[in-house]
Amino acid sequence: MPDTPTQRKRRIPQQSRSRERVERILDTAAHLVVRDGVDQLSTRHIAETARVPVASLYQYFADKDDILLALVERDIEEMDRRVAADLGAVDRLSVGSIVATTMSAFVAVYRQRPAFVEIWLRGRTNQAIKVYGREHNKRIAHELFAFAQGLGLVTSAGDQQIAEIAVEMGDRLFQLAFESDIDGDATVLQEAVKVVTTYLELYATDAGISGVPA
Amino acid sequence: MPDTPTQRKRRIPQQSRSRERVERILDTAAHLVVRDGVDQLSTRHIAETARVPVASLYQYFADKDDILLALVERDIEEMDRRVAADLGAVDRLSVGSIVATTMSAFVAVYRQRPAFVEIWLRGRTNQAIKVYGREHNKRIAHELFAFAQGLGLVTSAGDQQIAEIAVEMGDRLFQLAFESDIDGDATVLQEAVKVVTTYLELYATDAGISGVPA
Amino acid sequence: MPDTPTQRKRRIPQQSRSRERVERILDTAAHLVVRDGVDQLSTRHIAETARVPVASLYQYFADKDDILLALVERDIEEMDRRVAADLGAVDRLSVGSIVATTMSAFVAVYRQRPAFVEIWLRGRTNQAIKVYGREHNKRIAHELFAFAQGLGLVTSAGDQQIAEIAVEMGDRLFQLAFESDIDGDATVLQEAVKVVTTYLELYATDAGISGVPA
Amino acid sequence: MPDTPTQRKRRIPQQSRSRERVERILDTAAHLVVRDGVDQLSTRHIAETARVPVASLYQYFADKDDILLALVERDIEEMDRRVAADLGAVDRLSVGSIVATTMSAFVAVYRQRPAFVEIWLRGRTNQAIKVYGREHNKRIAHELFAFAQGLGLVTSAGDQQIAEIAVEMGDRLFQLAFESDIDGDATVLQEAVKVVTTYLELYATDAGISGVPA
DNA sequence: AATGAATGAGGATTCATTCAT
DNA sequence: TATGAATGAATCCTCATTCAT
Repeated sequence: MPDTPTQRKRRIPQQSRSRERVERILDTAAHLVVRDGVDQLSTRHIAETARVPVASLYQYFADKDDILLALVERDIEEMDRRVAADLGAVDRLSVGSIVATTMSAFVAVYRQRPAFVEIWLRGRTNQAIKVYGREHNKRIAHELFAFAQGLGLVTSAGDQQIAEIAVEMGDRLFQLAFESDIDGDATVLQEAVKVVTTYLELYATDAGISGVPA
Repeated sequence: MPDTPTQRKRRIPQQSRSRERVERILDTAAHLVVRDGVDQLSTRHIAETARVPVASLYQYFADKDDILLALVERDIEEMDRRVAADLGAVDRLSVGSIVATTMSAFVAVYRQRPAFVEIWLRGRTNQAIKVYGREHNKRIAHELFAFAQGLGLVTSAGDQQIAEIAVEMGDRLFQLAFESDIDGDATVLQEAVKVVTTYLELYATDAGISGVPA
Repeated sequence: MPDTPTQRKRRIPQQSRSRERVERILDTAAHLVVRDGVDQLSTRHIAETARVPVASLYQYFADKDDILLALVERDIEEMDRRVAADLGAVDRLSVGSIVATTMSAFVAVYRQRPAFVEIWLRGRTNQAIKVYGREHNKRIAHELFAFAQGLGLVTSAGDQQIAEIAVEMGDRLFQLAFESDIDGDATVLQEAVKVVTTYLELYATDAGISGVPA
Repeated sequence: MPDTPTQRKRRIPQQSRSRERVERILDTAAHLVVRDGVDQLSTRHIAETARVPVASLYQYFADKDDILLALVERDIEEMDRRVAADLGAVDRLSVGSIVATTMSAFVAVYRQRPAFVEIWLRGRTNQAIKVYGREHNKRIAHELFAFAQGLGLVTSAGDQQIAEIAVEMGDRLFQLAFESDIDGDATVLQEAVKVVTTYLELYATDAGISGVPA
């Protein structure tokens, strides 16, 4: 990994006129990523397809990676919102129900957004995306861990890193499930939930196993 | 998976004189992969660094992928041998001991061969390697499953696909462990064994849990 | 003919600044074609000779063929204009005078443009040029046939394909005449007119033979 | 045409063992030419397909062109034999019957030997073949002209060059006819005979028109 | 006579990015 | 802010031929 950590430098467009263009660029990029894969994505392709001059891309985005990143951010936010919402609707909170709910929220978003699957699960080649992904996984882990701990579901043996491993594990299993099936291989998804649950229950209190009312 | 399965067509050099050159090319490629990553590997880089004309690369290898593949094959074979040897030395065979032994054999080889880590765990961007990797994982899964089943360690609920998922899971967890630590993050590795074991024990007989004499 | 018909995709430069460069590129290409033949023409040669980066060629032309095609188009247009003009100046229109006028218009342009001879008559190896040539021949045939038919010079036995054959025949005879003589072998040219005329008169009405006032 | 006229330097194999190999090489080359076209023919392809080391090709042939030439020579000889035979079988010799007989002998051979069509009619790119072709056409013209003149079929206006033009004309029309139809476009072939005959009859005596007993 | 090995030269095309306007 | 134009650097791969053995 010879690259120095990418320093973000995106110029955020202020004008409302540009907003439309930015959206069109992102939509186009998403479309192309789904059609051709991340590796085939090029600035020229995006520009031509979006009917925007190549040079203009650099008005709105620092570089090519930045476009991918913007794309990912859109979907990540949606995913986080959905997880929060779905967890809020759970009756009985246990390690099992938290895992199941969270993971199925992820799956729902993946199924809804093929471009996200392509970039996030299949094409995480890009350094910037990789870093972003790692950070996001950490944040998710942190939040869920704090949440579960607050409810007394976790034993003293459980710690932050266990949570991170669980999240990363889920992430990798999603990659596996969606690798060649755009809706995610059903068996793999099912087993994924099982394995993450079984693993985390090693660090669960009795309450963590049986659950507490929400 | 739109690509037709790559048909191998490597021309294997017979003469001992060329053997040296082939080795030099492979060593160079390994070096470059470690230094710059798989994606940065180019025929030109290899040729220049190995002080060999680009055209000569094509004497020994069908194409660029073939070089990577050759690199991987060297190490995969070593890994498979090591797994077989280590399993042969186990006293008491259980799902747990099989998993632990196999995984630590993998880790031992990874630690010994940084280029392999780079290509196999970090650089599985390359289509050819991906395909090769998937096939290898399947083969490993098949063999270990047959082995465990033969010993009566597996219940009727366990099947081939469960084994494949477990292997893929281990594979992904190795990717995670070695992602930013060339020796593999210790905690992650430890938890990886735990999680795979815990998962597979869901499909283990009593003998699978307690073990049988080798 | 396994190739799908080439879809043109030339990017036409708008600015006057680039006009000069495009002209220089085309002139260079013409020069090289005359000096080395069509088969020896390479993007690198053109770029180096025109002192233009190779990448810039692709600003103005879709690919190598496109350069050749552009070269040819310049001259084809000139040729077509000349044919029209010369035919317009003929007093008495007969199969013979139409053939003679048309063919000598062609010859005049060939003599003026050695690069055209090289590409069009000698270098019709190139698939793109071949296709373009065939289409042009068809168009010429179609127009001249309609013209002659409108004047009542053609019997009912004459049809489109006869005209096409005649044009192709003339074309091949030009190839022959200019094969090793940049001005066209005089005897061959003379006989070419004779042979095409004699052939077409097989399908001529009396008026076609004796002619009608223009 | 920058190349200096190719100096022949073929090494003719003496051993009978080599004969077989030479034949196999030629047959392979013919096969490949038909399948892929002249431009795609490469020494490596030939060698691999014929299961002969590339270097060995240079035992039997001076260079790549030489292979093509050898291929052509085989078929040219056959063609010449056939023309002679067919002309010998004609009852009444006239310009018309000579042209018709000769041309249909050519067509018969072309139809029998697709590789010949590919090289000779479609792929006459190669300088060596071009030169060889021109010489062959001249020889044919010379022989047929002498033949017809000896029979008193030709007026004093007819000369050697007329004959050459007629042959070349026929040659080009064959190219046209076989360009996209491996059996030769029927109409074009028919018209080709007509046009060559009509042309040559311009230089025929009365006997040349009506014919003389063989 | 036969050949495994080696290679210099060249092929077309793509790409992300910059900059003068 | 917007963009047409420009480009250095790079990509993988093929080919005809030679030569030491």
